[in-house]
Amino acid sequence: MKGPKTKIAPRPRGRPRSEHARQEILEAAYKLLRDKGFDAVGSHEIAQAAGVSSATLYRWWKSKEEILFDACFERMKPILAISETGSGLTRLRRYVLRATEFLVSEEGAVMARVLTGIHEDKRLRQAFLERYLKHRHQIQRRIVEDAIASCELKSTTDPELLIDVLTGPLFFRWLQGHAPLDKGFAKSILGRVIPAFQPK
Amino acid sequence: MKGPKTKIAPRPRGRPRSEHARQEILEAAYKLLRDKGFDAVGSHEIAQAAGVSSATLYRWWKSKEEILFDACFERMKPILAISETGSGLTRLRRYVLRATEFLVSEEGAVMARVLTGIHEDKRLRQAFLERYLKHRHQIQRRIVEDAIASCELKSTTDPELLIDVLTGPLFFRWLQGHAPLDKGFAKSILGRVIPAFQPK
DNA sequence: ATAAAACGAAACAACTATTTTCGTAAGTGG
DNA sequence: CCACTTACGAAAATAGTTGTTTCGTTTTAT
Repeated sequence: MKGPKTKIAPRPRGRPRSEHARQEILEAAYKLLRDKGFDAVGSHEIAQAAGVSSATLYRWWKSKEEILFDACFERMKPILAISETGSGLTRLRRYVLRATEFLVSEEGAVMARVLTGIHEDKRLRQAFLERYLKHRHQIQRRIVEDAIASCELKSTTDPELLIDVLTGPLFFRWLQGHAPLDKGFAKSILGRVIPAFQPK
Repeated sequence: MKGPKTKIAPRPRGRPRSEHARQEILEAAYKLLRDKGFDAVGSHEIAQAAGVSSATLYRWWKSKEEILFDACFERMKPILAISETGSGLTRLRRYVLRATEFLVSEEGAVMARVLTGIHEDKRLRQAFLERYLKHRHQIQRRIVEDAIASCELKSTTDPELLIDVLTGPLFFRWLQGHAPLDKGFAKSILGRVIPAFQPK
């Protein structure tokens, strides 16, 4: 071995990347995303709002889409990192209520807009699946499996099915806007659907 | 009255609009929409594929989006005009299965892509609601209300809720692609959800 | 000090949607 | 057939994007 720093900080030679600029870019991108939507944000617009050159954008990101994408996840990190306690069924109910609140909130709306906005881009869709959906799905699945294990739900319950039946309608209403998306709706879903999966 | 034709054909003065061109434009737009997605279709591209001048496009449509929009509905007309017979509950089950087939089909995928593609445009979203969603919703509602009236479903059933719980998960899976969207999934939903709304 | 690497400013070419111009074609009313 | 009205195609013009590059400057490690 060459020294103590070899493993921790093989720092490159020249001027280090500006962390401040990175944060400004992601912050500006998020705000533009929130105000104008995924497709309506321009690259120069991001640069200007962040007080940064266009060249800096493309030195670190492959495309405008990836910037918006990263900006979204950067912002969601603290929001999505909430752990729940209680029985499986209690957590399941709370999860659905929280998901509703999230979808109605500013951040949730942004997230949903990103989901719809990236749909035509295969690479971004895959990345979204890896970076967000898989993790959420894992959490949801664990909750349902706990509820099954504690006999709060039938042993024949298909976790995928239950999750989709509970959360699909939420997103559906968000997207179509044909009917109100609120806590009352979430409770109605829970009240009707959960009993269908409970032991007799 | 002035004559028999007065009500039927107050034909305008000059050269009539080319119906042939209109059809070519909508056909070309639909095919490009199917192949490339809502955002990736160019206006010149549509004009060229239809063998038409760009000016002709904008003489009759306000924007590229409206062309794609009309193209979509022109194509869906024959597909969506299917009437069902049988009891309310039978029709409801059949409706969900058909909706699944539709979403998996080429035309349904195009329709869903349009729905996601127009989401940031308030005017198009409103038009989509008027021209498509309201009509479908009316059909769905009638089916559920028939089933309630014939006591196949509880009298306390909220039609909006039932419809969203049945169809929301379908669209959710289509969009996220996290799990297969097939007839088996549709049947699972029906098998779990419908009993929760049936009288004891 | 010197080299490495990031930075800002600005310009680049290529593309997009949309509008305009202009000459021609297809209809109607006389 | 003539005058008139309107649509059409071809093409250019307009206005606005986009990703990418150049160049001189600034920051940092050695």
